[in-house]
Amino acid sequence: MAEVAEDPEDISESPAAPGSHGLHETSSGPQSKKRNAFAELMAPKPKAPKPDAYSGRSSAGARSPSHKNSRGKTTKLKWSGALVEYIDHPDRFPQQVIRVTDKTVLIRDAFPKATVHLLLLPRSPAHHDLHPHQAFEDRDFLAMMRDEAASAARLAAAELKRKLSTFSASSKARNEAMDKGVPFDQLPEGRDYLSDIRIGVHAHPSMDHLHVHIISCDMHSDKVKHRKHYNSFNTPFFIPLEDCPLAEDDERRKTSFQNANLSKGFVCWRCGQEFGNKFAELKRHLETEFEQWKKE
Amino acid sequence: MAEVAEDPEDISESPAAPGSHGLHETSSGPQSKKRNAFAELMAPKPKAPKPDAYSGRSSAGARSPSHKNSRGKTTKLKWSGALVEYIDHPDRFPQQVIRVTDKTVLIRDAFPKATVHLLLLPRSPAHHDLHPHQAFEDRDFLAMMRDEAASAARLAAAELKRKLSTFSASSKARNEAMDKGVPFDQLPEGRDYLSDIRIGVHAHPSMDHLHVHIISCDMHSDKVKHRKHYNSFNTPFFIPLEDCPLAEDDERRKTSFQNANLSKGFVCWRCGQEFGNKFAELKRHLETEFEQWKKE
DNA sequence: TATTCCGATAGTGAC
DNA sequence: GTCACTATCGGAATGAG
Repeated sequence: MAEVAEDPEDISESPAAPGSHGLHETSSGPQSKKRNAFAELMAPKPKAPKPDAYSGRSSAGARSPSHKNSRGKTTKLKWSGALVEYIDHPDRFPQQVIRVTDKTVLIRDAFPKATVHLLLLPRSPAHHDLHPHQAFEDRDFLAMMRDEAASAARLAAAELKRKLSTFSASSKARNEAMDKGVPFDQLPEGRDYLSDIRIGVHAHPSMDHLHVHIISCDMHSDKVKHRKHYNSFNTPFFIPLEDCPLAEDDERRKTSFQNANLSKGFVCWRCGQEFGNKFAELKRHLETEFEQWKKE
Repeated sequence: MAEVAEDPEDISESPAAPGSHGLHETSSGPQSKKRNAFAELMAPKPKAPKPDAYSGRSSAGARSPSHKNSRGKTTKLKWSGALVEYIDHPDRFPQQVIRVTDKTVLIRDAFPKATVHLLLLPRSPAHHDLHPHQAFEDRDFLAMMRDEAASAARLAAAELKRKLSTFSASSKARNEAMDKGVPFDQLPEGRDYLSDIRIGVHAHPSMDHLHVHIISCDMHSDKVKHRKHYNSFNTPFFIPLEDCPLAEDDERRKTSFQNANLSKGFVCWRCGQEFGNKFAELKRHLETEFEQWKKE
């Protein structure tokens, strides 16, 4: 089991104060002002007054991903292609982008399915349009992504700690011991947040561009609204990065296997309880599990 | 086409003031005070605070049809058997019961599917448990029911007139001519409300006891909430009393025909427009048709 | 082809 | 296996001092 001994970089979610963390490689400058150009595109739509049919335009709805081309015409973007915007223009999304390197961009998932949910995006055009099964056959690329993902997971664990430690019994024990001056090597372990972070890809990603999920295991999110939201992370449809590249004959390559998993009955990630097709019951159960899990 | 030349008995809906119309054969007396015993049973449940699981009892919910037997034990009644209460104890339901004779009880449908919606219930135990197809093979019984239904339809037409005449162009024309002293035989016709009243039974009734619907054609009611609510009155599933008794080989006797009609796409009763399975669109359309129809 | 509540499912639109 | 909205479809309960 890996441990989180150090206290890694903070990735607080507060609105990006200019230069607050200084992790961006690309410059921002005046673009900071129009940072919402795409960020808001994918954000949940604010509750708007019910649109009377044929009434005027809505006031504050989210926009679908579009941009003006060189002649000023508006062009539709495929929704499944949206991630490339983060790859090509990470500076435009200071609130979403956590870290940028030559090779990767690390962002927050716009619709997080758990308490912490990040996406690691490779920037290499030679790889980022490939299906993960194919891209990860490049062992150098895979090694790079594993390193970056491991780093991202430490960030995620730190974020998780920031969000949960006030509830955590084991964190509290360690902190109290520390306050009492207990020598470092005699401190209780404290909570291993990294062990609750999972790294992997979907067997059949819905977004065109290669992305690795770095996600806490709790599935506690109001963005978990459908069967596939849950099952894509809690069945073999979720492929740990460690399993990559998949063997040629791995059943997870088969569409039938993927569909079968996505349509399975629900099983609690923590206690294994089955909920059949009763999504609402699962959701209520996840609430209670979350309350317990927080306190570990 | 039948006409409504006279102004038949009023059947106003206001809470039954004792003796206000004097149509009841059976006495009321002290029972008027406990008249809600069954009336409220079938009434829509008032909005109650969302019941938190395992929270206390709800405050004012409707009750299901039950009664105490001789030993004071509560007995569940089948929901489909509820109409017999009106037949056996019409005096208990002064608000619902419009007219009582030796042979029939005329009531308001507890969940009216149109502006006017009455039910004619035969009291004869020899008939009221039979399927309509069988009961109406007794020609004397059928003749009696037709007479009673025709009378009920005149009441319904009068009720419809009471509700609509303030909107009706043809009623207005007739009234204005009358005010001007136009001779009776030269008055414009006025609106024929009776022609908008339909009399019939369902091909397969859901309630156990024989009942004939006397219903205005508009289907304008917030109690029309489901496909079958609409289609049971607007497909051959609805059998005009004139068609009774059905021939031995009439297709409307076949369950498959009945089911096929109940699951048909929606067709506007007035303009014939089709709405497929889009119930909500049908409902919106019915609103606009009602506005037009009122003004005829 | 009782009503009602709740919830699962299905189709659509997004510039 | 985008999200969010609307609407359709499906089961279960329906009592009670």
